[in-house]
Parts: sequence; C-alpha cells; structure tokens
Amino acid sequence: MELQSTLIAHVKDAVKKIYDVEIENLEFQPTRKDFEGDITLVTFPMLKTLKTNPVKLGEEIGNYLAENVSEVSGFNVVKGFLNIVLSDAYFLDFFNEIKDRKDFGILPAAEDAKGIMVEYSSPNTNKPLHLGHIRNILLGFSVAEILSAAGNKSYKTQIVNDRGIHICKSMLAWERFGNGETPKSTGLKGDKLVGNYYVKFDQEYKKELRKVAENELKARIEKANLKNQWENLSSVDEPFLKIVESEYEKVLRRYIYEKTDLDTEIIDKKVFYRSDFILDKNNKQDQAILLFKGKFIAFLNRNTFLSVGNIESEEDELIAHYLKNGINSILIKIEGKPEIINNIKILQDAKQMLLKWEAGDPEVVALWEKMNQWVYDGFEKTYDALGVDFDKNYYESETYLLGKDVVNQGLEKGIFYKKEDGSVWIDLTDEGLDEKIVLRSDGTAVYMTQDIGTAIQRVKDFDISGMVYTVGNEQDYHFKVLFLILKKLGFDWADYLYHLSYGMVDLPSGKMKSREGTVVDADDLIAEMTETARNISEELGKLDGYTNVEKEELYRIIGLGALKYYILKVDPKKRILFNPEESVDFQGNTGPFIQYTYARIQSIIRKADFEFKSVEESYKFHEKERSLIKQLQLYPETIQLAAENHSPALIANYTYDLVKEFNSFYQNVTILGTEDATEKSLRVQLANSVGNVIKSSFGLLGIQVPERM
RNA sequence: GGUCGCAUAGCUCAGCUGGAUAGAGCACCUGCCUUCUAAGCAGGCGGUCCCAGGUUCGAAUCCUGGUGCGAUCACCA
Repeated sequence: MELQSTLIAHVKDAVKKIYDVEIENLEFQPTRKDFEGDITLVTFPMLKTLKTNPVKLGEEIGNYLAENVSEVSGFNVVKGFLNIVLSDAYFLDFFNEIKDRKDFGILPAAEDAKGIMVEYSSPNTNKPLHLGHIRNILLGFSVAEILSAAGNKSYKTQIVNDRGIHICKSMLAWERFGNGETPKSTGLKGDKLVGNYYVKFDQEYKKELRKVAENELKARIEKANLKNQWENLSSVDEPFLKIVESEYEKVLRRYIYEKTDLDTEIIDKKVFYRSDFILDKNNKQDQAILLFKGKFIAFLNRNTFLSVGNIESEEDELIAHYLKNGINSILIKIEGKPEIINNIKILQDAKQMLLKWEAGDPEVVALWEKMNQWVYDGFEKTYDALGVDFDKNYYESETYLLGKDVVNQGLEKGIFYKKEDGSVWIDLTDEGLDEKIVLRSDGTAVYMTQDIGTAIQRVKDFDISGMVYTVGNEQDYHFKVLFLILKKLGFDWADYLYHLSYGMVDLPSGKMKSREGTVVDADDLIAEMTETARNISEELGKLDGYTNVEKEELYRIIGLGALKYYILKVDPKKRILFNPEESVDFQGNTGPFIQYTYARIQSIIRKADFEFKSVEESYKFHEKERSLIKQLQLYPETIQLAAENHSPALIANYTYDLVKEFNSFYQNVTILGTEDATEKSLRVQLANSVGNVIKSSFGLLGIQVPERM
C-alpha cells in the first residue's frame, strides 16, 4: 500500500518532467499471471491528455521508475499496460516485517472507537433451528468477527422471539396431548420436543379446519335448498356456493377432456356448468359435450354433497375420481375464509392463551417459562456445536412494549399521523414507499414499533454507533422502512444501520417449512457432516497415535469446517440451493482442503527443528515464493474490503487463493529437502506465515484448523 | 400489477471502484506417491457472461428496455 503511493508520486513526477502535465488519477492493478511483473499501471486513461501512444508512454514512465525508485527492478510494456517488476529486496522487507506476527492484517480497535452491534440468529422459541438459521448464524458471527478485525469494536446479540401466538400453539398442544412429557422423560432435546408440539398443533388445527369447513358448506347447501338438483346451483347467489360452482366447472371440463378427443381450447370455450346456450344439439361435437355433461350432472344428483360413493359404472368411477379432487380444492379454498378460520376452536384457545399470558396469568406464565427453558437448553447445545456466542440476549417478552412512547412523541412532532379508527401510520410515499402502520387501532404495538423501541434501547445499553441486522432478504422492505423511520425520528445513528440481507436456503423441493417437516435440521446436519468427516478420515487412515477423543474432536472440526465454508463462501445476497442428496464436498474449494493445507504446514514446522538463519538482502526469490508473498500482502486489504461489504465470502475466497498458491509451492519446491540453509529457513518461515494467515482468516469465518488430519 | 434482488462452463460458484486472452471447484480425460501428509499437484476438455440497445479508447461489470426466477406489497412476526 505504501509502495503504491510512492509509485503514484513518481509516476506523476515522470509525467510532469516529460510532458509538463499534472496527472490526477492513476490506476494500478496487480499484474496478471500470464505477464511478467508485480504491479501494473494502466496508461490508457492518460493518453487523451498527453496525446501520445501507449507503448511510448509506458516505456518513458517505466524508464523513469526504474531509475528513480529503488523498489522497481524492471518493467515491460504491453499496449496500455506498464508491468512493473519489483525487487526481491522489497518483498524480503515486507516478509521480514510480517513473518513473526500472528496478528498480521488485523487492526486493533482504537480505545475510543464506538462499537457496532451485530444481531443474528434471533430464533422463535417454538421450534428447533434449521439450515436457514445456520446460514444466518454463520453470517452474523463471521461479520462480527470481521468488523472487529477491521478495527471496530463489535458486539454480538440476538433478539429471542419468545412470546406470541406461535409459542402458545406449542404450549396448548403440549398441555392437551403431552401427557406431561419432558425432555428428561423422552430423552429429546428441549427445542425438538417443543417443536413436535408445534407440529401437533398444526395437525389438530388442520383436522378441525377441515371439519368446520365441511359442516359449514353442508349447512349452506342445505339452506340453499337445491334438493339435489345441482343444475340449479348457478341460480344461488352465495359466496361459498360460487366456489363450488367454479370448481365443478373445472371438474366437468377435465372429465370431458378425458372422454372426447376435442381440443381443450374448444372445450374451454364451450363448456359451462352454468348453461348450455352455446351448444347446438345438431352439431356432432356439441352432442358429445351434452352427453357427458348430462352424465356428470346425473351423477351429482344421485349423490349428496361431499360423498361420491354411489358408483354404478366405470363411467361413474371416472367422474368420482375427478370429483374427489374437485371437492378437495373447494374445501381448501373455503378453509382460507375468515368466517371459517375464526371459528376454529383450537386456534381461539391459543389466542385466549396469549391474552392470558399478556395479562400475566400465573399458570400460563409458568408453562411458558418451563417450555421456553427447554428450548433455550436445546438452542444452547446447537450454538455450542456451531461454536458461536452472544454478548447479550434480548428477549421479545421484555421489548415488545418498547417503542410506543417514541411513536407517541413522533405523533406530536407530526412524523406519524392518526387515522379515524385510532391506528397510527407513517406516510412514506414521498420516498417511493407505502404507508406503514406503527400502532394498531387498539393502541398495541406491531413488529415495527418493537423494532424502533429495541434499536433505541440498544443504543442506550451499549456504546455503539451502528448496528448490523442479519435477517433474510424477505424482510428487505421492513428494514428499509425501519431505518427511514428512525432517521425521520432524528437519531443520528440511523445512518449507520445496515441490513445484512441474505438469500434464502432452498431445497430442490422448494422452501423449507417447519410445519410440514420439510426442513434440514441443524443438529442433524452437523452430525451428518461429522460422520462424513469420520468416514473419510478413517479411510485415509493418517491418524496413528491419536486417541479416540482427539479423533472425535478432529472429525467435528473438519465436518463443521466443510459446512461453514460451504455456506460462507457464497455471496450472502445470493440464494443457496441445498441438495441433501448430494453431500457437501470435502475436496477442491472446500473447508477441509484449506484445513488440510494448514495441517501440512504444521507437519513441516514440527519437523523443522533447526535454528532459522536470517535471510540476506541479496536473496533471489523462487517464482512460487514470490507469488505466495504477494498473496500474503493482500490479506489486510481483504479484511477491510470484507468489513466494508459485510461479506465473509471475500475472506473465504481470499483464503482459497492463498492455499492454492501454497499447495502449488509445496508440491513444486522442496522445503526441508533443500541443502541451502537460507533457503530452508525462508521457506519454513514462509510456510509458517501462510499457516498463521489461514488460521487467522478461518478464525474470521468461525472455522477451526487442525494440527493434523 | 408496483417495488426490490438474482441471472457467468453440464453442476456449484469467483470476477475489487469499468481494463489485457472471463477464472476456480465438481464431473469427464492424461500424467505424478522408494523424497516435507495424494483431502494434494501438473495438464486437457468445456463459455451467446439471459436478450436487445446505449455510454466509453475499452463493458460480464455502468445506463435504458425486455425475458426468466425469487422475495415483498397484512391492524402476522
């Protein structure tokens, strides 16, 4: 970096001397591998003002630099690129500076530096953590570490969503169907146990929902007095029966697609449950349609609604088959209607429970505390397994009332406004956004209110000037609005809020849904990765002399390394498609590959039991040594870049490049085998420096490195 | 429909504020373990950088329009 500023100064001097022109912006970039040189000046942009040709200019500047800058030992010009070769002495200087520093690249935080709070994980307490949480947790943890390494103070936090209807659902189901089960009595992890009852609630809910929908529908049909004459259906004006009619029409069409070889478009155009007015009794096609339509209606009329049992022929069987699907669609549509949902007893009971909780009912609160504790114990195990921690936990049960005061103050200042029904809103249409509610008409807080209050609380609790929220990109809009509101409320720190928005982790089958059991469980995944690491290690059999305990620890380190690297190497904002069928790789651009390289380096260091010789100024670097040192030089700026971009992926990719470079060095140049004592010293120390950086950068990703593997 | 994000090799992904012939890994094909750990190294095959315009000496990168995929637009969180 220092070098670049000397070069800039000298290039400016050169241009001034030769052309008598002051040049402003110069562009340097690392020289591409296929050309000789270390750093390249792009001369294209200067041509316009200097009115010369690129090769001539390159030669002129190159000569000047070679003569006047001691670090420059040579150059070559390719079109508008001046490739500058730096001296071995320059690289040696750099290397001597960093070779004994374990903290190379890491900037200590200034004493008076304000902190940045990183929020991540923030789970609901009604179900176990899954792969989606893992991405969140790894990202948040890593970004906090990177921010620290880049010279900031960072604090890790999570807001535990410990209250609300979701946990009441688990509580209710446990109370009703749990028979007093506990994590102890079942041997289940607490979060798993509570999660099971959340699923149980959903199953019961769906059962009841179906029953209520059916009954309601039957009642309305009876009331409509169709007398089993389904062709009269279209004359009934009733919303539920309209759904029935439209689904019946679909079924009818499907049946006629099957029975005739008419084009589906023609059928769609001609077949209506409602009427036959288009159909012509003398037209052959229309006759066919009328025939099957007649059979369909006849079948319907022979059966009462929701039963399709009165089957007399093969024909009926086909109709019954389509009808079953149709009735299912009808019920699904009706189940979405508020008049039905609001009549589901078990859901009402859960809501009742939430009200009791809010009123501080001792029994409900006791149950809530008990089950939440089970969940916390479970989460703790998962966090431990992942090797992450928090400086402070916030709990929604303690913060959900925050923010109301601020909103009321904002109301007085005219930032918010009240609607007739008493609800409070903010108008963000000037910013290209919508209106957003901040207080319900009954005066209670919404999600946004809480987040406003919690943010303010955190600034009170900690000496921080900014916050990073690690939350999925489905909440992009929410955070845009939140930050804008805080800014309008006049908080100066609102400019330093950052939504670390990351893409969803999807499965080949689509989105993960806890209620439907289509999730990749965090604990299971960690266990599987460890298992894979074990299998590979045992097959390779390089661990003679390790105890079983040491081996287990190693498998854990490798398995987690594979998982963490796999997730962190991807740009946070991109979505990840995770295929559980294809296991995470352990070869190539992977965590274990990098860990393996580290272990190799440690092996060399263990064997290098000789006095290191200092390296003389005249040392001539091997080409591989040179590129390794160049790669090491990039580490500090990579950390800064990763911090600015909140992107662990940049650290991962940097480390991979370093390790690739090292392995090439390792396999092409002998380290301990060389006769030359200086060479041997330098190479071992170089390997050691690479090892230090791997350990350091992997630390930023939350990945451990093994001494052997 | 409005808004936001993504689109690069068969697959998974890099590509810094615009720069040289667009790079890795996996998969496939060749070599390399009597020498420091082969979870490795050396090499080969593989590209309409979604499409069309524009800005520029120069575009995968910036702008405009379009296509595809995803997210979001609740007195849910």
